[in-house]
Amino acid sequence: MTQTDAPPFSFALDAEDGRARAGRFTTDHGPVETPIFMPVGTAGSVKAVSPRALRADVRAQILLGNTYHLLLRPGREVLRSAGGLHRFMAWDGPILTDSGGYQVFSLAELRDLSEEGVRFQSHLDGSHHLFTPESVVDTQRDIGSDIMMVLDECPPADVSEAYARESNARTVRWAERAFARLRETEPRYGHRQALFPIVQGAVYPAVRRESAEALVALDAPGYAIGGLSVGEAAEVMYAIVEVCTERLPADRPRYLMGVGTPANLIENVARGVDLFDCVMPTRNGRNGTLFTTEGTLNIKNAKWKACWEPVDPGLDHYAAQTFTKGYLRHLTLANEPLFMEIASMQNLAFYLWLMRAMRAAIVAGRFEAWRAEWLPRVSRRL
RNA sequence: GGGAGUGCGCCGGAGUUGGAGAGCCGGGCCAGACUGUAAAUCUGGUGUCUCAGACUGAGAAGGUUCGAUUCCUUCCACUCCCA
Repeated sequence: MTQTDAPPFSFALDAEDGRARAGRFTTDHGPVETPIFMPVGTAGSVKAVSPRALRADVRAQILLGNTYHLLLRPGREVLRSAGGLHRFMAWDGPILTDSGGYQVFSLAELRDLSEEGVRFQSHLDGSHHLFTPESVVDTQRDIGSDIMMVLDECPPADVSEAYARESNARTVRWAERAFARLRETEPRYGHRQALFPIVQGAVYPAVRRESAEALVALDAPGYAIGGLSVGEAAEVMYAIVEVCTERLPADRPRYLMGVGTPANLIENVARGVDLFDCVMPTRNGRNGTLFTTEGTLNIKNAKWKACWEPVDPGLDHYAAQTFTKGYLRHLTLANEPLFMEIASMQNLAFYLWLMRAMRAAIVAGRFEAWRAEWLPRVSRRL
């Protein structure tokens, strides 16, 4: 029987190269080698990709789910009845769940923010729900994610410094309440659950520093950086990430939420980030954008009409080697569901390959050389 | 062979029963967007040109009229009915 009151995991660094780190941590659902990318499986599935393909083809190590979406559907009762999200979705690897903080931002018209929490109207049926730091921990106990996230507010890029400070102060108070709730409650399914707080502060270094310093006092097993890639310039994001990673403890994983493009991943690993998630490989893939080891392309473009080269010869998985660009262009124009599966698999496999390649370069002590070679390559528009 | 009907955009449909169509709705096609997923979605373009503007355009050619996609004549194509 697992000791559910033991620390959920410890993070160990295998190598550092400049600010880039190669590390590992082990959850009760298995190990995660960092830096890593987490495919997004918002509502209990990575859209169009089976768990088996996530393991074998994509080589995913950890997935992301979403508390807001899972709470609305299927709901806490069903999740408890299923024995938690892992069993529900037939994924026995680690899972991290976002708190719904992002939905506070993206569904702004449907919410009402206060100190207590966020009052939300469901985007599905208009029903009213109250999200508090405590209720979000409770829901994630029902979900059974290996890593839970605190409820936060993710403000847009263009907020004033005064608002960013006020908003972040509330997010910090919410984090303190979430950790108090964590200590008052038990995991349901016999495996341990970590809780990560989220650094906010928009594009203001001073607010980011205040945020990081306040959250370090919580002695959390890992820390997230939120509120980026919400419309600010990439250089601004990189500068803010640096401000955050400088102040977060070196012996804890750092998770940059919602990022990003292949270039964003490289640049942020270079700045000391260990975990990423983003809908880009899956959503953009379904919409026709393919990420490959040669660069990024829009498979719908007429120039691929009679191209009989494999999707990505440089990538070692079934779909990349088997299907041609001309065939995939046909599949997407014909609205064939198979396209979504192949495109999602290719993009995720590429993202995971990118992370493994960076890890290997860090371990080998040649990350800068690797970055100089690959950043231009993967940024190319084909 | 006789009769009736219909013809404009890449395709399908609608509309214009004499008063300014580069022009309605679908689809197709061509691009673009998408960063902790209200997204198999969304946006734009799709006659020509010396392209912030202009020109041409309702099967073809003529005619009537101040004015024609609309009315008339001939021709062409297609559809249906009769032989």
